[in-house]
Amino acid sequence: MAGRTTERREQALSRERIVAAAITLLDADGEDGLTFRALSARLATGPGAIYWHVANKNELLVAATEAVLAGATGRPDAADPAQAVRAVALAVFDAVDEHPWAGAQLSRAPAQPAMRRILERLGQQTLALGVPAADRFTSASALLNYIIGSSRQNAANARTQPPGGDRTAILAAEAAAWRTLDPDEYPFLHEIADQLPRHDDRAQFLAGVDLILAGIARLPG
Amino acid sequence: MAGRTTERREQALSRERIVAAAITLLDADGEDGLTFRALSARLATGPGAIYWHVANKNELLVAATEAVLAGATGRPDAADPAQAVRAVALAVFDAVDEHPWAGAQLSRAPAQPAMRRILERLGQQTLALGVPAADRFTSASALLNYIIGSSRQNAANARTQPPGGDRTAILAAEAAAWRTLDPDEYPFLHEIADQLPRHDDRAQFLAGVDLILAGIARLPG
DNA sequence: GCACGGCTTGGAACGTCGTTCCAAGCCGGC
DNA sequence: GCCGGCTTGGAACGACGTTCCAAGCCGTGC
Repeated sequence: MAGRTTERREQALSRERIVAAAITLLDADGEDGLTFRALSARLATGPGAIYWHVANKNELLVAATEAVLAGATGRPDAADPAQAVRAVALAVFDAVDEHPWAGAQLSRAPAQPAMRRILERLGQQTLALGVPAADRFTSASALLNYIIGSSRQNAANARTQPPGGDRTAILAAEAAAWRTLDPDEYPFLHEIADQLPRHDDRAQFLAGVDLILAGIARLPG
Repeated sequence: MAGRTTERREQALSRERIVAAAITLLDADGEDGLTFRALSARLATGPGAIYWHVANKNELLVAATEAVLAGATGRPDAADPAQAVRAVALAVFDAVDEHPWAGAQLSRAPAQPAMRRILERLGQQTLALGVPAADRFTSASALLNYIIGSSRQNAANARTQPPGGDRTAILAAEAAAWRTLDPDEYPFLHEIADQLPRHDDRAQFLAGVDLILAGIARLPG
């Protein structure tokens, strides 16, 4: 270990390369997997070099979230505005399902570009749906909050279970916990305990979108 | 500083006192305010003593969230089931608004007792609303996800601004940012930019609940 | 009245994190 | 060919969650 070898790396450090590496780490080991030390190791450099391109860890998270959700806000390209809303909703749901850390980040900091684009897409569809001007902001916000909230919650649930396919086992355990509760105090949980282990998260999410769409359709009268 | 003075404290350390102190710290300085060192100082003890009563920081957060949301899931005591749903929704919204860290915690870990109670209350009202059995789980879940997601998002927004009353200033800045976007790509954000600084978060949240309730009312046909 | 032993305390220490600092190396322009 | 700004990356700082353990307190059995 004599002299420092700072010869120009064959691929220079850049913001894009750093964000890409961060996404790899986040996908592999979750939110705790993103560390400036792990990032340094993967990029074969030191923490200081990374700080030259990125202000801090939060900026890195925002950039990674933005990159991951960029695809989810493409053109609506559906004739039916209700179908366009469903398409946006599912795109966000699937993106967050694949990158749970992005969902957490989305609901942590407000006014992110990705959020603006989603709200814009939803708002455009409320116009196409014939929602009165006075109700468009509220309708689009309700859709946005439901979509982000449900996607995040679903991702948080999925993160609880190890990568193995024992989703059913975990849900069965939760259903069993429900059945041990006092039936007089928790009649509803007892009623739906059977449905819990075999319900489809994605379909249920979409059904919720349809509930809001049905409520919106009722607006003008 | 001679001998150790471990004389029995006038009020013994206990799980309840620890959780209460944790809530104080969380309310004062946000999520980062809860530290085992700060907690030790406030309780005039050391970190080790706290670990005797509490397994780890996460358990402490769960207990604090549970304590703070206990009041939000009281008896529905409203004749109209729709009004009961609104009451539960507003109780959660207000509790999370007052304790933003609780909202973050709620959507982090699934299967918390508070979540079960809220889902139970909502489910009971779907029964009273005459929702068909096959749709109750989905309806209650949609309400739950919307309520938690919106409350959390609202709290995250509120946390951005300093305690001073410049909420309007921040929203005005965001509206200004919207107006700098390309009007062809973001027509909706331009349209609603005027409404942003003067809209009522709580009223808009409630309007979203009503949208879902309207959708639910349409279910049987 | 006194020793014993489990319950409780709280300070010290470990490893890791985000972040800052800075000496050193590289390279384009004079 | 040297100079000065752009980059690099290793060392160090302070704070965190957590673990460990010596010490003190107090109820129990004699």
